[in-house]
Amino acid sequence: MSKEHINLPKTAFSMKANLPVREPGILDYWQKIGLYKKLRQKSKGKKKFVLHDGPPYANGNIHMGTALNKILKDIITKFHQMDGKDSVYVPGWDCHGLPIEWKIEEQYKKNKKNKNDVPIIEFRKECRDFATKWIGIHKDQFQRLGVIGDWENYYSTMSFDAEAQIVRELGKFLKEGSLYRGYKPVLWSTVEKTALADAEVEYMDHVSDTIYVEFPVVKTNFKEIENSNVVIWTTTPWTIPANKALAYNQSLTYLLLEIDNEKKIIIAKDLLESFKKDTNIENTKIIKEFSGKEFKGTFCSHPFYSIGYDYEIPMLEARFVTTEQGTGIVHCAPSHGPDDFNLCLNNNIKAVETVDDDGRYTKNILHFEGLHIFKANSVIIDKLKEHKKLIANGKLNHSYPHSWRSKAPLVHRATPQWFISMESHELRSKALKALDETTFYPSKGKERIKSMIETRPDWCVSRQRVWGVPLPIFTSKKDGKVLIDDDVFENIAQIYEKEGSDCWFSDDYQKLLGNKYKAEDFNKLSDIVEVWFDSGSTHSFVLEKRADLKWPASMYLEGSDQHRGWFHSSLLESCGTRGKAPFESILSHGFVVDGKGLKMSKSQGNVIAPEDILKKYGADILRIWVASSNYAEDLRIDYSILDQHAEAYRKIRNTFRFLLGNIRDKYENYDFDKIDTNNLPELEQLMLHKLSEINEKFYLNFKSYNFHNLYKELLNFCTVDLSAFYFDIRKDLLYCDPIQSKNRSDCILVLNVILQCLLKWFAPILSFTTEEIFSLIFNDKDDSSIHLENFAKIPSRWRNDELSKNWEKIKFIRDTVNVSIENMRANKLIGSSLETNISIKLHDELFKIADNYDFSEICITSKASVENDNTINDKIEVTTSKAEGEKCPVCWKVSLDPCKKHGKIQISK
RNA sequence: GGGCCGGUAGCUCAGUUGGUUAGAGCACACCCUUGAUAAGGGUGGGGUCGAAAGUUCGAGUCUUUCUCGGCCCA
Repeated sequence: MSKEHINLPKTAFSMKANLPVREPGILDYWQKIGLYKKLRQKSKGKKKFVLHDGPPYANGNIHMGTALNKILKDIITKFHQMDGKDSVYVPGWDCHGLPIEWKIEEQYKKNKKNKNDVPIIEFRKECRDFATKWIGIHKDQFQRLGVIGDWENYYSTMSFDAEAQIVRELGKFLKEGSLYRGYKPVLWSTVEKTALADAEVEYMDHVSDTIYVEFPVVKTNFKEIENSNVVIWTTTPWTIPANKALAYNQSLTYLLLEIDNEKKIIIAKDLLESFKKDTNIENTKIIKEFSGKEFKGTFCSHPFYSIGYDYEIPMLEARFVTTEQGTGIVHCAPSHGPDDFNLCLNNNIKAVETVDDDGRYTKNILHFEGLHIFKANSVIIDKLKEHKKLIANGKLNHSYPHSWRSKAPLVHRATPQWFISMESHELRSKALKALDETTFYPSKGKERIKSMIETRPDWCVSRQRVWGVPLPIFTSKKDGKVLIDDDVFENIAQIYEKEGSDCWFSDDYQKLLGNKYKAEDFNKLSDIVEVWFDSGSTHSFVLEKRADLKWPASMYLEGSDQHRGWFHSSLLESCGTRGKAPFESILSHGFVVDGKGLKMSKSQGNVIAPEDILKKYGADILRIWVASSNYAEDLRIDYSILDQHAEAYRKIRNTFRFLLGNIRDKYENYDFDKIDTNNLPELEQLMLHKLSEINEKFYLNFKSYNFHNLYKELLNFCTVDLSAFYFDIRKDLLYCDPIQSKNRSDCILVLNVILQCLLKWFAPILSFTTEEIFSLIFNDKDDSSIHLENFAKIPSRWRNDELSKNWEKIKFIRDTVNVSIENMRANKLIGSSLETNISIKLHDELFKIADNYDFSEICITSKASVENDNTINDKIEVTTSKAEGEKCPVCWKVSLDPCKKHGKIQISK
């Protein structure tokens, strides 16, 4: 049979996508035409949309979480760009901090090099090089995902500009007075005289002294425990002089005991047996059993009350108190334990410096000043005995933190740290107000961050490390006062801008002070700024400093963990220095979990790397996964989920293929406003109506960042409205009618329109595939890109609700016909629907609408009749019969008469 | 352990202020087509809405408890 009489689709757009191979070529193309620059040129002067990039840490390969984050950012950036804005995306990296220091130290370890032998500046250079290397790797990995941005002029927290601006920002806090010196316990090695990070700690067995100590109750609301003694147990007797509070748990049950017929003590009920065993006290009498709640408002006195420790010791409620060991009441020294510190802080008891760098008591410890804490236990125990406050003492072998380098036991020691006050300058209330003015997607994010801001303690911004921006603080040798002078901060900043912050570590720091002050009069602080302050300041050295951006950003977008991270630190930094948030909106997304909803971990073996997906499926499939998932919750991924999306991709790709095939890759750009819709067949009008309807939903979903609904609408349009309906019906017309016929031309027009709309709608998601199609139909323009286009403006007059309503009825009739045909097919009476004739009987209501339509066209049968009959039981009755006669070789309709359209066409020419 | 968030067909998601027999697409099964062909079409099966209790004439939707999972904190 010759196919020359019919117009079969023909296109260069292959069915097979082969994305892993094809996509890199498209990346090269974007590089070649300088797409990012073109975008900026094209949208110069347009309203700006700035999605400010939260900087990932420049270390290690990207994982699914990072890929999700970047793709989501890219999708949103592209949506706004195609919506007619100047949508700028500048990627950035977080570079300072411990993990990189750690990596360099690991390398030293391998090469048997000692960190202390390496000059700080040299060490910092290695850190800088390390971060630079990873930025390069990340850049390639992010671009491979299809992310368009200013990859040439990215920002980093270690750039000289950034380091300089961070100094200026700190200067603002210092000048204002909200940055103050306080004390906070850190893990400290008295041997190396340095603080250690968690990662530098080794846990090893250690024999500690243990003591049971009494604290006399001096004030209480609970009469029964007056004149009794609260008993604590501790493995660090040397911290007793630093005691400031006692902690109990209100959900525990406590006992008031009389021991040895002489004194009353209090311990937790569950610990009575172990207490008796440890102390060898046999003679115990339970006087009273009571709930921990009764302790509220109780105060004790210090065991060393009579030698100057004459302050009240409040009893505080704390959940960390358990009955695992001890007495169920915990001795709290805010200078010597993180739990103690936090509990006391929340109750307005501040930590002070009780032990110096060497491990000796400071002047704040009456009676014991100068004593080394590792020699203090026996002294303290003797003193407790002397004051009759010691019930028992012993030894305990337990796991204890040690320095990984010197193997020396570590202690928690309050060290001078620098804090930004939440209260002194109303930072907390400013931040809360700023949150009220911020739009959150999803909205639940607002409450999450608000409750954190409401309860957080002052912000500790100092770290005893070297890879970071040095805290620009000088203290007077004379009186210890902090030097606060704008000229000095600005001088330091300007030096950093030229040469970076390394110079802070040089011995000669006169240069930093400028001419106003003499270096010999000041001590230079050696702390660096914690990295959250770095990244919290990006708005100041990126958004404010760059002409192509704007402050505040239109949006910050990160994983939901960043409510405590970057969202949080940026908010505080900006509210502290500018009184406002650096963002207008915040979008937070959930975490990537496996197909069962469990978190990915190496040990579980359920990790999927972006690289694996790119190799197997390509970036567009990954982008579909992002777009189709509900980011407000955790996002599940596994290979079966990806397979499903790959399947959907094929459906979309074939929809495009059908469109392209029928226009023969010759796209014609119709002016939508000039299309005479009234002159089109109803089916074509209906499709234009559909486009306008989808367009409306599209914008609704886009404006609320509901991409999974938006994608679903588009996919359903492809499968339900196009593939199974419009295309299926119009195939006959497209293949068999003369090229010049009006109906066929009208259909081709609509196919062009659909192609344009679909291509643009899908472009932010299917960035590669839409570009592939775009380059195919615009092969004459050699530097164009779909990403330089705007969304099509759909004329409101395409909307035709009445027509749509009628066609809902017609589709209902079509469905009923299909059931009838299927019945014939199941009985093996027919195969194709074209082998049938149908006769449709309708009640008035349906008949009024259906009368004027050709149901052989709509239902793809050979003949169809419609008649009005109100006597039938249902409102519709369809009779299907086998079509008799000959099959037209062109349109395949079966009829006894010659084909109405094609008559008797000669089969061979 | 605490705070917050979540659990609707195998999968991705809809389900207005509580109101008929809980929806869509994909996947699956069967059939058709061979003029979108490693495509396309049709029909169909599938859910005790995480579990239990409660409020109500009525609960996927409101309350409580439990359970599983995630994030943050300890």
